[in-house]
Amino acid sequence: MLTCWLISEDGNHEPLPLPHYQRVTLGRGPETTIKDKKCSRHQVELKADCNKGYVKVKQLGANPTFVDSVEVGKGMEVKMEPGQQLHIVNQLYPYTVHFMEDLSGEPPPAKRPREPPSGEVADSKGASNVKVAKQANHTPSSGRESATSNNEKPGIWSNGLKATMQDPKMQVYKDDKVVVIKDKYPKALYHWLVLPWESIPNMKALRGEEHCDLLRHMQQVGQRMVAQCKDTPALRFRSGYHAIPSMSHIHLHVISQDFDSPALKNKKHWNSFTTDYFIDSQDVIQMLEKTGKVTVKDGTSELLKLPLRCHVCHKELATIPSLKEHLKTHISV
DNA sequence: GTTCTAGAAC
DNA sequence: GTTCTAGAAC
Repeated sequence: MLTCWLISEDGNHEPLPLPHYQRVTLGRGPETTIKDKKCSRHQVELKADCNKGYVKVKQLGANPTFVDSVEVGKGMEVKMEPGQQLHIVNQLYPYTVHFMEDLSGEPPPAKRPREPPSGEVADSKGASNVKVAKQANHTPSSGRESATSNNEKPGIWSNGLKATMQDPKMQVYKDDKVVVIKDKYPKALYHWLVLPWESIPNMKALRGEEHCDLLRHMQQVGQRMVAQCKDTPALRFRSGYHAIPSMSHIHLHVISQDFDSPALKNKKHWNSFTTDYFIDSQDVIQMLEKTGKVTVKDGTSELLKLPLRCHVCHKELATIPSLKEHLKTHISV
């Protein structure tokens, strides 16, 4: 898939990544270097569609944002394609969008307003664009000041999924709306995560029909992962959400019910998949359909402290090792 | 989310 | 003595 970059035509700063389907809010602030009071801190919201090759521009601020000569209008959205020019506010701060093959996560060259004084340390290799073999987790959004408005600091562990889902090496399926990755610490023989490209922090942020469709699609993609699994005939699967997830960015767990995994180590792990802490995808969708939102019952976090109980026969076991021994008795060969 | 480890449980 | 958990730190 292509990567989208927002380029300052004034050369005021390095190109900013616009990750596929993620809403990026920009305005007056350090990312743009705009200090103009006419520009709101949340002046525009940009959402790139890297498959269709355009960016939707929504004007959030009161003063006008333009795509070419078209005024967007507060609360309104206008499609912007490569070649068109975005003026963040009035006729100022021109930007263009570029879609390019994601080679190494490096941004395209920034526009230079003028040549730097002299004695610039030139690339000794001249024109040849040598790509140093860098290691894995360099994604478009990492290592650089994020342009997003929320607390999406890449360094924080709870934001790890945001980086992992962007890494092509981790992706086992992707389409317009979602990406599937293998859980980094699988708690069973098969353990996938289905994540929407759109940044939805958690279930509390789910609203209405748009998200309903998205969740139905996520479940469908999960079912497809199960269907293509060679061990599906022998295994049972569940797909659902943790009531109170540790990792930010909403994710659907699709997990086989063998729970045969060295990464399953403690009571919290066990209870998060075998008590009502784990909410079936269909139940979440149903709640969203009926009430327009998703709520979690009080006391749900206490479920993680319940005694260890076999999810098949409900026998109580004292320790994790004894539980693991017990689970072997349920393996059907 | 994981890792590390003190000290409880055995 | 060893096994295992649970809480702090990241």
